[in-house]
Amino acid sequence: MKYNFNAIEKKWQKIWSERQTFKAENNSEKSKYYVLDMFPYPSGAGLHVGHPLGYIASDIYARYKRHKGFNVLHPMGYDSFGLPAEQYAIQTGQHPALTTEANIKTYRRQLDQIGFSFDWSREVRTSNPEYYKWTQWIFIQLFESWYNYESNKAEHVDTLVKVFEADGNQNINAACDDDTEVFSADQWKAYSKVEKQHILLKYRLTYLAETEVNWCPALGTVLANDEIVNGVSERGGHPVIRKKMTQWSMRISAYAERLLQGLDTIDWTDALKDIQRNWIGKSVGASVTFNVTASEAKQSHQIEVFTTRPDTIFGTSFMTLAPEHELVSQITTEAQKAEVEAYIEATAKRSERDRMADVKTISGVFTGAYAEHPFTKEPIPIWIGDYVLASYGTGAVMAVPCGDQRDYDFAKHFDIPIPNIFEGVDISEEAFADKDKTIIANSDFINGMNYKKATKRVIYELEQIGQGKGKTNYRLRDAVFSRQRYWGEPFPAYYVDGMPQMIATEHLPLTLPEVEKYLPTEEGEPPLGRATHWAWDTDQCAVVSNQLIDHETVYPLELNTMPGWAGSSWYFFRYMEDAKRNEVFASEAALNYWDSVDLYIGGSEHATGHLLYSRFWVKFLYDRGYVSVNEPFKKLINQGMILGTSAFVYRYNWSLGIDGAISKPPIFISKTFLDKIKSKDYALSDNCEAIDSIIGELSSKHQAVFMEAQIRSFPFTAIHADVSFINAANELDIRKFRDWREEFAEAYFIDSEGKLINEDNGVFHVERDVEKMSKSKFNVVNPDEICEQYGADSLRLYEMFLGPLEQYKPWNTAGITGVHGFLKKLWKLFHQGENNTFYVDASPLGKSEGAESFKTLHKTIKKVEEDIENFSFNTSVSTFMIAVNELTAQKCASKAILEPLLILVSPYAPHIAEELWEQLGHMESIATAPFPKFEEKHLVESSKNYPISFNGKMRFTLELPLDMSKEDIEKTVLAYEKTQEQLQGRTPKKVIVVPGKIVNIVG
RNA sequence: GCUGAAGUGGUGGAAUUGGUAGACACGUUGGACUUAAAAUCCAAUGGCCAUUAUGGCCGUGCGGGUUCAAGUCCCGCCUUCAGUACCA
Repeated sequence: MKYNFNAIEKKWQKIWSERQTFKAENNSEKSKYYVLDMFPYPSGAGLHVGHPLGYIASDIYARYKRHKGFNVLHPMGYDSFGLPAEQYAIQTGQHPALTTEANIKTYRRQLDQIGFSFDWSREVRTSNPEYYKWTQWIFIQLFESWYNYESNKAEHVDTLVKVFEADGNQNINAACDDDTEVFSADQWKAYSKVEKQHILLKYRLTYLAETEVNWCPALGTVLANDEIVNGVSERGGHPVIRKKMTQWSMRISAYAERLLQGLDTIDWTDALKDIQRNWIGKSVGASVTFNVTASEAKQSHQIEVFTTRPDTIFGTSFMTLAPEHELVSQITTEAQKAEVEAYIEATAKRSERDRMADVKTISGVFTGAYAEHPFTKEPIPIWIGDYVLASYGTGAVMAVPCGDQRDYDFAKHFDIPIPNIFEGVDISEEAFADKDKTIIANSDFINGMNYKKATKRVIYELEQIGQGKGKTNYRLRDAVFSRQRYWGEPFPAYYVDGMPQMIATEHLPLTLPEVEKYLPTEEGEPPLGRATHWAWDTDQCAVVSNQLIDHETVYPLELNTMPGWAGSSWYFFRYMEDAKRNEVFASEAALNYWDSVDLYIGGSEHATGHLLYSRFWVKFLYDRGYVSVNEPFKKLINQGMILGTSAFVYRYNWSLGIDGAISKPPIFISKTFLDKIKSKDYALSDNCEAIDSIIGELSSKHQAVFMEAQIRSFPFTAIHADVSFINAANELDIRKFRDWREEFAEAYFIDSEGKLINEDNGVFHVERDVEKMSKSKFNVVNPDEICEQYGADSLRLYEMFLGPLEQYKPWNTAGITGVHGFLKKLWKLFHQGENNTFYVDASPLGKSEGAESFKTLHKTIKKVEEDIENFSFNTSVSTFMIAVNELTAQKCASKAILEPLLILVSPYAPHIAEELWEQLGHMESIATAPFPKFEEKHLVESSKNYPISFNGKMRFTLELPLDMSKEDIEKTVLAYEKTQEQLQGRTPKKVIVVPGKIVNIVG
């Protein structure tokens, strides 16, 4: 019988599906274990071999846990709202729901063929109304909550209103907008309904506010900070500008401290925790209030700054405000007005990207105003400068040039004094910022103190004069939550007198209406502004034409939709529910039973997005009593990326020429030859036959272009060639390449010798380089083909065999023959003799052979179990290979050995394991067969092949009994002839004997 | 700049608490089988030197150190990758 992997894999995938082998039970005697993958966005490109890496790892762990007797929840679903489907819809008119549905079908087929043990009965899709009903519901709960720093948790706004009624907001310690005014209980009671709502909005955990947002004109939407990478949008790489807009935001900043503290309670890698810690960016210091003195303004002003170095306050020689700071216009003197306004305008024009790219240029303007130093009462000039960010702290700094390099550079540039307040430090060249070595001088009451003492004292003194206090600042900003897009969750909100109101929860879900086009309206409203009919109508009210009609009164609806991370922030709870109840997002029993995710595997690119937002929502749901866990993911592993090996060809860059209008045949040049001519030991004009002949063939106009450009430089640029045109020797299939794109049909190819070649004569070598696997780089490898050619088990094994799970590693399909060969050898262990008939002996083996085989088995059990527990899957694949090689050499055919071996292999290569398991006579799936127990007795050795080293260098080995005493080992080794040979008559100074390990002779 | 991770053969990568560096594969070379190819099997494979064989020297990014013994520990660098970017 042959190892027919295609048939075997199909057979078992069908059986698993029919028998629901991997369905998790919500009521079970067994202990629970929850293994989760980050659910995919179903893109049109389908899966490439990089995608399943994490899924394979989690699947191995899930299967292992089943063998270990756990009731395992291992679900899968789709993050099915998102930009690409909508961009596609804009281009083609195809409804995103249809494209998404089609993409999901492809994903499902591709996932199924790899043989994952998912419980598909629990599948979720974030774009399904019965799912996003609960996303909307959570949004409403957030809207109806505020954060109480006193109890340190979120509470219903009713409790806030009670406080306002009793005491106003003067003594409350709550998370709120910076510009919240102070009022008394009487004032509160006097406010109108709308005014009250306006104030409450400043406290809600999701709120509407005019803020500076990242606007992406190309996508026509705002983006959150984590959706911007290097100043451009994460999706599509479009430029992003700052813009003031009224948007929904999430008050995640209220949770900054708890998100930070919570990291200590979870088992994530330090690398990932550090990314989140940096993103939260806690800094401890003080807020200090400076009074503006010499201003021409009639009313008096105060400038609040945040500093982490209150101890350096006596070194303040100027202040700097962000150009956008609200006080700038009020304090600027007449004389400076023109200059200041010009500067503000110039700064506003610069894009975020320019400002980022250009850190070195120092710019700023003096406002003409002065502030008074809180202690010395000296006047301090107030400047504006774009090195101060409006969005961090208070948008203003007290500049201490001797202690901060940026202030130092600014002071030097504008000739502002740099007073030295450090003892024994030279600041003539640069600022001194080392806290630990700081001794304060020239600073009145803190002279001679260190950083810690001085800081404490300054804060105390500031409090005494009412001009400051200790303060902690976080870099974490509130997250913008609205998107001006179609394909997302509609907000369950409408407006009354301009104030947002939530739709009653019994009317949820508010389903996404149909629109004609997926573009903004002519009035600039989001696409939902085009909707004429919304799906639900009830007795009390109806939604028609962008409006909610309630008892004859008409109210406008919210037309933005939620961002991609809304649905992914809580999906792990929905999986817990086996019955998909409509009345709860997950039943209490399910939530209590499954608790939280025990193992979460996914990419580290979600560190500051999904992984932070999920933690935030879970903490919120916990505060409000909807879930009983504080953190969603107990243990998290980031799988590394599988990289593709791209192929590059170098194309002559015609666009550098003078004429772009005429079509010109592309010229491709071998990298070797290009390097040759670049290195100048090859004079192009003299020797290059190929280029001469190309020029000969070109029209005179083209000739001129080519020659002209040559003179300037060698304008060849690397472009990607599809890796399917490249053979193992890195040679390009020229014919396929020409057929690939119309513009390449007439292309010229110059080989490494500088000769002109075509598909019939000569070879053209491509350059190869490893980069991210992506369709746009033409380096993707499709798992379908791998499964077809080698089988899913080979794919699974090979992905694991490539290297440590968390590491980035290049894909090379050629290597898969190694693991495929292993599976064939495993098959052969069961099918022996001339006809490869199934042959496993149930009777005991001969004595010596049996002992050897038991040793092989048990050393494999030990290693594989340790490996899985440590997520070191690559080393267990090696271990399997060693085991099968050994058992083959031992001619092992014993059921007592081979049966447990199958269970070990089963998590990795489940199809072949099931098939052989069945052939051994089992009627039940191998999936829940108990994991073999390791028994030390099989590994007990009586002797050890000792490495004998001289001065630390191993020279030979010597077999000695393990129970031999130290002294006897020394004696035996010294008496050994090879030892004497090595010593050549010298007497060893010292002999180190480590029993069971090594002997080292020092001489 | 700051934070984190990592540097081992031609390649992917192994190596318990410091104890035989290069497991297991890929690739390459040679051989067997075959009309041939594929498949399969066998052998060799870190570098250098020497050889009939035995053998010797050098080797885990670089420079130091600790130790009987260092890929592993300590100090100082270099390089690559990732995150962050005027965070006061």
